[in-house]
Amino acid sequence: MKEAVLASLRDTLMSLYGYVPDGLILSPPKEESHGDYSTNVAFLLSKELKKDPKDISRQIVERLPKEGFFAEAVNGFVNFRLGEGLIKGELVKLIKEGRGYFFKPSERPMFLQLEFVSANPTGPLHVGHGRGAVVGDVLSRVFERFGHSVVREYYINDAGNQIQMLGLSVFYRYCQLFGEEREDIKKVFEEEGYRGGYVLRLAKDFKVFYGKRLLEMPKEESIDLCKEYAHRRLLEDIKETLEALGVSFDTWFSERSLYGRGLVEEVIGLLQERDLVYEEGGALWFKSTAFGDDKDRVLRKSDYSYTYFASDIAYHWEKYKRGFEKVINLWGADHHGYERRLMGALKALGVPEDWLRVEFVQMVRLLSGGQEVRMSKRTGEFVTLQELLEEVGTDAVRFMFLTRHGDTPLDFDIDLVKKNTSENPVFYVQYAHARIRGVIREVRERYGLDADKEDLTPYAEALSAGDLGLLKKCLRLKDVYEGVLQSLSPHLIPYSLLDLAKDFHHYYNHHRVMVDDRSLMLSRLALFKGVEITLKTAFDLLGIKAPERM
RNA sequence: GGGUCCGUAGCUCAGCAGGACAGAGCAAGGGAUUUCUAAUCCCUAGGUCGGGGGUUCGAGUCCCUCCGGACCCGCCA
Repeated sequence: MKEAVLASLRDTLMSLYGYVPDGLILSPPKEESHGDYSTNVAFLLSKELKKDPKDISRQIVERLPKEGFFAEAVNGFVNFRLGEGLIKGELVKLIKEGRGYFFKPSERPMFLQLEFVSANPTGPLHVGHGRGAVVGDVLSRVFERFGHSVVREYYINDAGNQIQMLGLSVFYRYCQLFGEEREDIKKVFEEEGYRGGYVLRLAKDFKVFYGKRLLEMPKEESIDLCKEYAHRRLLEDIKETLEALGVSFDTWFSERSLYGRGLVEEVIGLLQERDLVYEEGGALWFKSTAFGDDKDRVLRKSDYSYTYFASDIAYHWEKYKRGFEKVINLWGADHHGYERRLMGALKALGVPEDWLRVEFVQMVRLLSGGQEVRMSKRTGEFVTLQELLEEVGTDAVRFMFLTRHGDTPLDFDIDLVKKNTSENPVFYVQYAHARIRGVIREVRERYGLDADKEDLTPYAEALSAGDLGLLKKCLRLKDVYEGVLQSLSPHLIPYSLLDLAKDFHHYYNHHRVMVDDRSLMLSRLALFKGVEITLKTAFDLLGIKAPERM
């Protein structure tokens, strides 16, 4: 539809001026009375041609072959209005092709990876992780619809200090269960340990499995045992929560495996060859300042253990070697300072600059009763993602997480989402679908006509001009999905959906499907079918249910 | 001190790579119910787009600066 207009615009420009200027935009104008699409091309050309944009736009309009659409020159803009025939033809295509209507397979399908969530298995997922999970999941789905091949990966930080601290915390609690205050680890526990209730539960598991035996073993061994069990167990919990959220991963990549395969040493060796590494104060440093970082960063600590940074370089080097054409990382906003040094290291290794793209997901503030619910892993006082899911349901959580651009903080009002009223956008949107299904059920009962099986496409022709506004809202989703892919902004989907639902509810209140005029009824049924397909397609993408009734 | 994001209607926010008179939801006020589900719809009111400068034919959008807010800046991960 848009392509047809764009193509004939390009042809016209070629024949008039011999080229198509850069920055040509063909987009729906804000103001609907200006038509379906509008272009700025006359303004662009006026500079080069040194002519009044109004004259240029008139010249273009004169020359345009207006097949199926109308064009008009207003104030230097060229406005296009799609002909009724063209729009009705799109409804026919939409009904015939179903979901596929919205996604033109990419001419260059990519093999890409999305890495997201990747929360340390040192505690339950919190609400912010959930947001990253949903954004990553929906982005993956959009890429897949367009024919790309996506690997969803979760990076497990199972090496290093945090996991160690988890083991220590569990062991400390375990000892307490036997009435022993371990003075030797008390200080560390109080300063850096994990104190959530889940740590105590894990300790109780140990008491059941091992009895007193851990007390008699060397401390290091006991902590090791705790560490191994605890992080595996927590990872299982994380998987369960993600499943409840409707998010699944293709690969779970272990940080430890990088060491097992010698990749950390390999990558440091490569950086050494490039003379980007030096020793100071017993530690090994990477010259990240050479890549715009504000200070150099440690790769290997003076105790000879490697930093998270070192293994992360190895991790991304491993991804690169796995052959992904593009990698998108979704990170929590607290990592933004980290991007530059990682990018620097990758550049040093000869990885193309646009290979990795990092998108940030900002924090979620939970509100309940107008009060902020604080989240803190250390004190253990927080609402987990699991709890939120149980409280308000998967659909509400997924939808609300997508209503804002990922890189801006989100307020999540628990009370609002629990209300089953129009204030709650999830219900508003789903209700539109339920209403359509209700009509289809009723039509089947009253007229014995099954709109799910009947070919309704011949009746698209009978739609009135007034019906086309709603239809156009459906068709617009096609452009929206392309926009989502381009800007990696899934929040555009809920917005268009709310807009469509609004138009639908309006239509529903002003037009009846079951009327005496049979061809009118069938044409409206065709329109509803189109809206249903559009909603269902979007719901699938967002991972929310398309209810038959509510 | 440095970085990321944000400042648009009373509140929560859209505004896609600059474009035509600044949009939506909620809240407020008024109205619609012999209906295919009122969990809906219609109408009204409400904004010097944080301030200032610049680039441009044109700036909420880009650049600079100032003010205000959130988060971050470890030989943690």
